[in-house]
Amino acid sequence: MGIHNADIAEAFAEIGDLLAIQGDNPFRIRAYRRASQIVRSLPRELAEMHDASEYEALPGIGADLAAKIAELVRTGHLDTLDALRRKVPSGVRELLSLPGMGPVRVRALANKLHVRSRADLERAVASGRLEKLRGFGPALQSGLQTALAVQPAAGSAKRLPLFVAAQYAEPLRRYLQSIPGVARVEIAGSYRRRRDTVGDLDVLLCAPPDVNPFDALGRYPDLGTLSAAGTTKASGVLRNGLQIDVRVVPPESFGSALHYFTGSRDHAIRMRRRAQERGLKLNEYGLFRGTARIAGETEEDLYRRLGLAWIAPELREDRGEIEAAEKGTLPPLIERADLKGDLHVHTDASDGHDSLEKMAAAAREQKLAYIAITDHAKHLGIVHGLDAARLERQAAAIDALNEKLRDLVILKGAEVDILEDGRLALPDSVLARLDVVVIAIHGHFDLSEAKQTARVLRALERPHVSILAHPSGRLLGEREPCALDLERVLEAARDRPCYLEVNGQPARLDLDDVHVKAARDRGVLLSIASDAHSADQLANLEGGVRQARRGWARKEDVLNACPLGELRKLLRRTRL
DNA sequence: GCCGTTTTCGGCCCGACTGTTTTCAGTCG
Repeated sequence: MGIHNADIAEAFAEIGDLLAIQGDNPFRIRAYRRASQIVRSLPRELAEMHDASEYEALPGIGADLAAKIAELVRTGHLDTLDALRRKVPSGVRELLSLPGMGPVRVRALANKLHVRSRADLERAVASGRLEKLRGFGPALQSGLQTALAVQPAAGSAKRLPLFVAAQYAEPLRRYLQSIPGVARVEIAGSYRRRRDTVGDLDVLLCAPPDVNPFDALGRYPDLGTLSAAGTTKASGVLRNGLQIDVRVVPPESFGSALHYFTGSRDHAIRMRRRAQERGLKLNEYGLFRGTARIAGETEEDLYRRLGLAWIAPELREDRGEIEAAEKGTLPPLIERADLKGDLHVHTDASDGHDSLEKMAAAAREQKLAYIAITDHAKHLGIVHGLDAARLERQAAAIDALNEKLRDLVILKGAEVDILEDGRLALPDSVLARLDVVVIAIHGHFDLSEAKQTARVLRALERPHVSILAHPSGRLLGEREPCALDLERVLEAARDRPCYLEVNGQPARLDLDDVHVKAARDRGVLLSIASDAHSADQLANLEGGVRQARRGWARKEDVLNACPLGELRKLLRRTRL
């Protein structure tokens, strides 16, 4: 209800675009765009902060923008934005998304040819009126014509889930690695930062100056088009539509290039500014004092020469990591080897593919000390869900298997549906006999935020709840997160207590990074889970760990990084 | 519009590539 951070972020982004089209001060424009990004990635809803002075404490938000946030929260709109919209016709802004179209050319179109929409532009191109305009040559015009015909009107740039991008990135990496003379290949960008989605592939090649790998790149079977290729930089599009940008750098620059192309953009900008403050210059070729390169071969050197500890790529989002690196307070991030168990695992008793025995064997191969079998509980809509009697039989089978196993303990659990009204799909008397009760939403994703939040909070009041699984219900590229006030859910989880899952299924990665950090900051422990439905899917734990790392999680923040004895204590604390 | 180890004005990251230029502006990442 009310205004969300995403609305505020969009308002600032729109102001930035409209100011750019008007030819306003570029630094003012940047301030709005930066504020938009900052607001978008905040875990707390600005509308719920009671003291508006808190706005000004945010980096990049000064007195003016704080007042604008307050105005948006109070009134739902913004005078500045309304005024700009009156000056710049709607439809002009979306011209910015066309290739080769920046603020200068968009302004020329609007002012000189009265183009105020994509349709106007199409007509202007067709009638040849663009030719009179300075800066609109034949190449640009034909590019526009293609884009207008092909590109869908809105929301064109589609990001791929990380695991889908990996299916294209890894073969490309192997191909490039095989080119003679290429010493090293790294996929940088958001792929290296392990963001949950990837917009393009930033590929870095290490090769001496006499090697030109772009001929070979042009012959890559999955390549669609190679749109630009200079001596050190090429870009193109794979057949599946994924944009790739390839850069070639010499070994002495590899670290600085890797740093720059790993990003994020904001992190890299902060680093360059930091260099500048010290009388140095940082670019993709190295860190320079005058013309002398003082670092560049490795990232570690670069950070050290700027007075910082090396920062893991997962943290490079300009969310406080540079300050932490300066103070020496970067968190020692959780690693896969820290996980002692997995508390969300299915078998063929419900919708999994493999038997209890096979899942246990796979868990031992993954070097886990314990797993919880959490098959779906029976209720309408869940196929093969377990009722009380079948849970009883599974418990007996687990007891028997535990007798035989020496290095793995199997805990008894269930994944229980949260019904539409917040009740659970199994009675408390049945849940009381389990070691681990995982609860989750599996339907009615489209309730209002008020109803969805009340539903989950009510479920958390039940006496035998250990873990809230995949809290947002999102499926990357398929289903948006449901409207849920995660702030209130986190507070309820902290006070209760119970734990929140970081689901490692590649299409879920739920909680997201921002809410992992919010949970961590509140002291709510995380359960990094595979949600495996087959033996090989226990490997999902790796993806969960990556996601947790992006949210600054240490092993102390993770429930299943505890040894079994400690885990049992923590699980008992959830019994009300 | 933000911000301060160049502190309340005067800066603000940096380079590659393209197209349209006759020396560089604009876009992009």
